[in-house]
Amino acid sequence: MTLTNNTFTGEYAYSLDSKGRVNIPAKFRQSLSDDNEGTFVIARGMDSCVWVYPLIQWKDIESNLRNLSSLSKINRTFVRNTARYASPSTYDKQGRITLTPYLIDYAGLDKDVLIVGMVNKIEIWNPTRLDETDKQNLEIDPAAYDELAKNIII
Amino acid sequence: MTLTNNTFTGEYAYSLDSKGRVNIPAKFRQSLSDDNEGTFVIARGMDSCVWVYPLIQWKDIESNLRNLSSLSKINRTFVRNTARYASPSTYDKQGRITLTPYLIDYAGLDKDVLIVGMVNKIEIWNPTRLDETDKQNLEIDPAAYDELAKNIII
DNA sequence: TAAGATTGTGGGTAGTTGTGGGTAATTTCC
DNA sequence: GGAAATTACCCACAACTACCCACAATCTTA
Repeated sequence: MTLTNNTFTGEYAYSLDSKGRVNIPAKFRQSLSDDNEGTFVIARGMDSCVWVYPLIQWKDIESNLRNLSSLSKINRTFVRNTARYASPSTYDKQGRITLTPYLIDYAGLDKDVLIVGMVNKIEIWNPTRLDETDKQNLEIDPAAYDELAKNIII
Repeated sequence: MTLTNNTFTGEYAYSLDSKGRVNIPAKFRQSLSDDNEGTFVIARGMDSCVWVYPLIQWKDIESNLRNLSSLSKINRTFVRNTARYASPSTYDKQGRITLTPYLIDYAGLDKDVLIVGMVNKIEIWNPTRLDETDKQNLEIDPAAYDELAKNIII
């Protein structure tokens, strides 16, 4: 059973091979709608991880970036920081995508990786780093949660 | 796998040879639609880099420039600075374009260059200068940056 | 429970891509 | 008009990437 199209939940312990390939969990691939043509876009996460978008999701981001005029410096910086590390990756017959050396280094990925469903995208973590990040985040300001509560019902 | 036509993402470390030629990454060439006839327009970037546009994208800019009245001084300056250093360049059988001596000098390009996808155009950098520019950009107002991100990343 | 199908992991190979240099054609300058 | 310099086109090699196949572990189904 899968949820809605292009929706990802759950976490999976997979491995990164010597060629920089990681398997996309079968459930995630099944959730990917056909118009993505089996393609994800990998990008630099805002935490110390790799973000993986379904292609059509990324195209949305892309068209927003396209509308930012390069006359403004902040726009140039933003587009550069976003586009620079993004690259499309179609999974192979075995269901794997290839990560770029930069992103493997940025996320500190080793052999064991943790793949996390983030609803509209996927995150790839070094398990140790995710633990550390989790611990730091326990100290989130309760007021911030109250603010969040206004926007979401759980 | 490539993204939408005439869309460029990712970064590539390539080299500039003694004849002033740089390779356009294969992925970028594949993304270039046929009506560009294998031609880019190189121009002076607003940062310390070379901008490379697909021909049809440049034609768009050109027609925008055409609509700027020369009555206004800033318009004259802008049009002059933009048009002055722009020149078309068709890639050869090996996928390389030739840069003009002025632009090589302006961007401080040496043997090692970094090619960056900027969605609707391409940037060619001296890696050292890009690092420096990155550091300077950290001083950009974080609030303004977040505001931008809020409207785009999903 | 057993057989079949699916899924995750590793490695080999052929085709593609990046880089250097050579030669012919074109342009520039005296 | 001819020589020198520049530009455009072509070829060759090395490195890399994408594709393919194989196997083992897991899950599904009868």
